[in-house]
Amino acid sequence: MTSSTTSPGDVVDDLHRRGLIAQSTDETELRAALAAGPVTYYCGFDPTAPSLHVGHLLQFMVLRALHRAGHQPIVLVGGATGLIGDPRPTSERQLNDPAEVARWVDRIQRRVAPFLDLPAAELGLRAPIYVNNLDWTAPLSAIDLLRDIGKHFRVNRMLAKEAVAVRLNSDVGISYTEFSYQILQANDFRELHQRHGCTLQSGGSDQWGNITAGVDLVRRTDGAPAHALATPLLTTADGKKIGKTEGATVWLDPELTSPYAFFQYWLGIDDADARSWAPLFSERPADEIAALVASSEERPQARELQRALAEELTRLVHGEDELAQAEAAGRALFGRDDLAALGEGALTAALSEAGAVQLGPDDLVDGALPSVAALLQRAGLCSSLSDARRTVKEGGAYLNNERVLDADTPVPTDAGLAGRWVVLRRGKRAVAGVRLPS
RNA sequence: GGCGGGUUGCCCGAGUGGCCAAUGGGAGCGGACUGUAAAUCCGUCGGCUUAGCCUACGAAGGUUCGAAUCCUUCACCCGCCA
Repeated sequence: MTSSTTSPGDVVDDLHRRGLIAQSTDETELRAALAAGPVTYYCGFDPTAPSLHVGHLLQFMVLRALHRAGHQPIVLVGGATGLIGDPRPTSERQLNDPAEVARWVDRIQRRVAPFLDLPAAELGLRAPIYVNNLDWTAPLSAIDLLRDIGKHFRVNRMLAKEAVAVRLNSDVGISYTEFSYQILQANDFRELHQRHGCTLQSGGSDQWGNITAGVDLVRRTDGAPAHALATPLLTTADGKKIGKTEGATVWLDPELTSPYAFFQYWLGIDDADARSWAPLFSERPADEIAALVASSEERPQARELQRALAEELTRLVHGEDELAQAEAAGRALFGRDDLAALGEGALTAALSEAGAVQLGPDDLVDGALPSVAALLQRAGLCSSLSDARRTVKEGGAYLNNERVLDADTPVPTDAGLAGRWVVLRRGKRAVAGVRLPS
């Protein structure tokens, strides 16, 4: 761990330095509250998929920074709010099946705990509290909701929230369901205030309206001061969302995005993004980050900054062992070394990180191996046979690092490297292994 | 409840009976150039047993030799009026 604990009050300076604060409620009050002693704070995540993704990671950087400064974190997973749907600017959300949302809640909670628990145990910090807002939202009757909570909301203020206003001004409009979302999130804050004395909520800037709705509700109903922090909305230098690659999301769950792919994602981000994101995502001291940024400007081809981020974040999300394997796999597959020179152990380790498929005797047709196109599809590098044929036609398919010219010829039986592995590649970066039947 | 407008491929958006698997842009993917970066240029971009066939233009029917395009019904969205 390169990180160290900060004092309870200085954490705001540290967050500012790292660019993690886009907006906050009255900062003087917030600083005073944080300096006065441990503050209980929370951040919520809605289960809209089986896993959180790289974009959510930023919230954990904030959670960790405050935690390290001695404050008490609460991580909320929105089992209730996930059933309702936070209004997106573009369109109404499709409602997800409650049983599925419940499964996602479980899965997310299990994955995310280590991000905070490890330092807690090592550094003697407060153990994080994990909650699910379904616990208090499900029992709430319509009458209770409307009498006890609804009465504190003015519709004109609700309409003014940006998330709502954008939708009202678009031709998709907004359902009453999504319109009500802010009430539920506000109620979460109040509930956590009452249960745990929580007085600070952090989240993404896009959540600002919901967060301040909660701040207002806590102040109004409990007469207590409440604070809020929002992180900037991160986009890549060319304006895209963070954490998308090859058309797919980079998930935090290793079953959805392998540690190898996760590591490669960070290694491949462009220079401009690496420089602007480094302070946000790295917990290294400011001078170390500055040195890395400087080296990235002088010797961009060394990719030191990308590598530092890849290492730090893969360690955080997947742990030390997975990091070591992801790095080794990258070296093996992207190294200049001849593939044929690699031993079976190295190949097996590298390919199982990158993605590997085992062929059985049934895959042989009259004793011949399947075609290159079939294997590309089988290995998940191409979505269909048509896609695979197209890729070959475009010159983007490689078998054991040699460009394939004919999609439909069977893979030669002598193509197997050590351990009967065949290395398939699509384009420059997408690699997968196929193990031939013996 | 009435009237009007809308629903096209991942997204935006053309197309108002055959020349439409559907113009154009964006995203994605591949190639060249590089540094596993960006920018740029070129190619590609529903599926398949790949020069042929299948499935597609909100859903279901209908008219026609032939429909994304015309008709009917339904669903959903937007706006105006009540």
